[in-house]
Amino acid sequence: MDAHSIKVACSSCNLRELCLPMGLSHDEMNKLDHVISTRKRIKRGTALFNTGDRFTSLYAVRSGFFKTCITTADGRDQVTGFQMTGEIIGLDGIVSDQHSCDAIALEDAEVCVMPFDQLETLSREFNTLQHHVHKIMSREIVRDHGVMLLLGSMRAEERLAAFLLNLVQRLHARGFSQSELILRMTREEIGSYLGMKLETVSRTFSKFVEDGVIEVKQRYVKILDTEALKRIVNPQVCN
Amino acid sequence: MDAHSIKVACSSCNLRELCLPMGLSHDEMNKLDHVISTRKRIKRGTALFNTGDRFTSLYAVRSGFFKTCITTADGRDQVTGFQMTGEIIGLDGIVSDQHSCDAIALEDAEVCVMPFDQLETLSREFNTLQHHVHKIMSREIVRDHGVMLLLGSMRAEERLAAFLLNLVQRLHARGFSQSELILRMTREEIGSYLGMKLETVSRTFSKFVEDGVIEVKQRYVKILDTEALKRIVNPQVCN
DNA sequence: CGGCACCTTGAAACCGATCAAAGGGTGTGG
DNA sequence: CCACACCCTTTGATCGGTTTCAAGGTGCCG
Repeated sequence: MDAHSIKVACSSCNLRELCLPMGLSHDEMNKLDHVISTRKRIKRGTALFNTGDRFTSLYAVRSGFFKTCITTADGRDQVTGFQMTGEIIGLDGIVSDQHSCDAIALEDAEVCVMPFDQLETLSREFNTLQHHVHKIMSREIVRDHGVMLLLGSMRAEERLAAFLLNLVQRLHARGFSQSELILRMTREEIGSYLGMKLETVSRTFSKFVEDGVIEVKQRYVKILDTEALKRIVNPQVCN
Repeated sequence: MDAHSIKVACSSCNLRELCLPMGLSHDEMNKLDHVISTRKRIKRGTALFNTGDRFTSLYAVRSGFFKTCITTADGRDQVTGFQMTGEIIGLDGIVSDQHSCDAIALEDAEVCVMPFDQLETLSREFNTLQHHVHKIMSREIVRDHGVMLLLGSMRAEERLAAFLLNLVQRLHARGFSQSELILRMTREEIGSYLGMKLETVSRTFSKFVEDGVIEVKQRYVKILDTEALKRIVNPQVCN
């Protein structure tokens, strides 16, 4: 049991510089360890939670890769985000005590379960933690605004370029390559996130390959010319 | 001075059922009164804050109407939201201690200034307030996801119909008509929010008028057939 | 009353969607 | 271990909705 509790401790987690405990003191982190007492495994293709599920906890991605998506009555759906290691899932549930999206694992995954009432209690004790929770929520809001910009005013090539740059930047922060990545999602899921059809996603990939900007082999993508991608996102930087 | 502090008190504000103090006890509201010690007037067309401004406070709209928008290096911009009475502006600033969007008054407005560090301090004292702040942030996230759905997978008519229904619903919650409204923003601003050009917004309004769904005279809009608008948003509800 | 900002409407161009078909990969069961 | 099935992806051709370009109209404010 003691061994087990060490196993799930933030204080001994190699993600602590990326994840919720970022910036907490030793003391604070030990307290946090008691809040985050359980982990949960989610098999590829299954849900961490579904729309309408009662909200109880936030989840920190320990390993694996998720998408969150909302589905309308008439069957359309929209991927609202992709979450990787160290990122927090479930903030949507706070407002109405139930989740307003589905969180689906795109590969076998493990999350740390953080009962939200306990997190609130501890937040009242430590202003560092409190402020950190606020920052995480604010970060999500700012990210969403960026996606709105992308969906509202970018063309297909710009969207995909922005998407790739964002992915690779987040992966790089986790110690992976700046230029190579494996996509964990299908063309259709990318399309849903970016507001385009899977055929358009595929065509745009092909276009980038023709232009020598990237290399693609199925889910593997290699960025050959980062600057070119940046220029695609921001066409007239020099005006 | 005492008279003045009463004037800006949440406890005597007629918006307290809509705004931040919603659900707080008398005692808690009195404490909150000390946090929200100032109001600020913003003239039509001017900014409450701009991108890059240092973040210090959240703002509750006391009167008037705002838009928030982000602008890219190459001059494109995206309206990320419209805020009316009782709604909170400034959550974007928490994550990086500076604002990541502009907040512009679309008519002469007044806001209550809530220094965020004081709000955090008080939040640590009252879990009702703490949870309420979390809900406000979560609500913004859920709203943003809805906009992503709209931008990512709806056609022009659906977007505008959803927009009108949303506006009128929020106005109704504030005691205004369920069927009539005055738009505080231009066609271009509507278009920016909905990811379409101002001409398309105008054409879509005209289409709705032709179909007898609404009546439009400049900024004045009267909804003649709410059900029809709902059907436009959700085309095949009966399948 | 004149200027200006905003709005409407038309015609043509274009981008991405749709429809269609065929070509890989991968995983499971024989 | 191989084969088949299924899913994912690519590519082509056509279609359609939105944008773009353009011109004219309306209302408001100084």
